[in-house]
Amino acid sequence: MPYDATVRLDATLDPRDGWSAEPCSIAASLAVVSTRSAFLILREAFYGATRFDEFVRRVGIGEPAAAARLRELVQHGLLEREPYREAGQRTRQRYRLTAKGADLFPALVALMQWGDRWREDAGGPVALVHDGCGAPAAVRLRCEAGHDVEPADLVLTPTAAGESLLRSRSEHPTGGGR
Amino acid sequence: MPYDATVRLDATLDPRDGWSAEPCSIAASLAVVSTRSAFLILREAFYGATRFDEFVRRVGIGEPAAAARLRELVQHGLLEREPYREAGQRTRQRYRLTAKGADLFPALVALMQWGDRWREDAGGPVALVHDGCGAPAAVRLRCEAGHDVEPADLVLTPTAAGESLLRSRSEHPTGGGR
DNA sequence: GTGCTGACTAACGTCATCCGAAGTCAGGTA
DNA sequence: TACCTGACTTCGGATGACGTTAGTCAGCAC
Repeated sequence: MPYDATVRLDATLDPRDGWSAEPCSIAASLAVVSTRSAFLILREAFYGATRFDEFVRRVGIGEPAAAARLRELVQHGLLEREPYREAGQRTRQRYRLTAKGADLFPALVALMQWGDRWREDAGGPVALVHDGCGAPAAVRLRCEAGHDVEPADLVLTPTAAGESLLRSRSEHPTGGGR
Repeated sequence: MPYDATVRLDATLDPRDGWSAEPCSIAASLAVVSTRSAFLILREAFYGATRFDEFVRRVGIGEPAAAARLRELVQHGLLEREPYREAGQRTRQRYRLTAKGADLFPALVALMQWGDRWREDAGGPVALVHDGCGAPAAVRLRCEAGHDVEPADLVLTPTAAGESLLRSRSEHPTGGGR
């Protein structure tokens, strides 16, 4: 007997065919980090990689792919290039996470956590532990009042920004897509 | 002035070039939902879509893409096909989230949340609200002892499963010194 | 039977992604 | 000056993700 894992829709959203999810923030995020290599480059950035050849070696991708992905991530403001120089070396560039890039960390952790839980082989090779207390860390879904919530406890409602977007869309139906 | 958004590495992981992140659970997860359309199909599943043409219409993708993605998601156990029949209609298939698929919800929410926060235009059209108390819901990074944590509060450590994986890798180092 | 509809599959072309190999470029070292 | 190295770029080619258009197939309504 399947349980309900879906979210409820607010009354104003209810005829689901009346609005398009095209300006959806999930899609917007995927426009920035659409590819596997972008995710893995961010993973290595969180693990402390900063230099071009570190990304190439540790992610296990080719230099052209790394260059393309790094350029995109810089353009989108997730990483920033910063000149640096080691003793006896010329000035080079390194890549560091911006606040915007760092803020994607929960998404990465959520993917890691899901992989740990559901992959068929042994489980994940590494885990994140809170340095202060030694307890494992994870992402949890909570409301701002502090309750742990499940999908079924949630309602999807339009935001102030969404009100106008959604209304203007429903006037000429058949949501477009890409 | 850049702050530190990186995670610390456990002593046994410290020469970062000594181990490969290849069996990484992030990469394992991306092997299952690598594409934009897979994410968006899951989004619609959480919004309550179950039928083939709902996914096609609401995600805004072509039928072949929808069929391919749905087949993969069923193969990987995130969705399951279930026959159903409406009055005066013949038996059809519908797609429902399994526990494994439902467990990806935090990752979707994390992406949505990041998009809401950082996208350049207005912000997200919709938000998730806790039905019980009316407060907005979000994913947060916490340890099991209940502390909210930031990347800089975390240490990456090998798991029991990882110990052997990582050790066997470090015996024949791949491109260590070059 | 014929038509209709929802759920697909097949064929085709395009664009993105990625690898490998090779080339470029800047600036420090010998 | 010639060489070396890290950080790229360029080129060729394979694979995969999609869109569009055009079918197929099952079964209810007529």
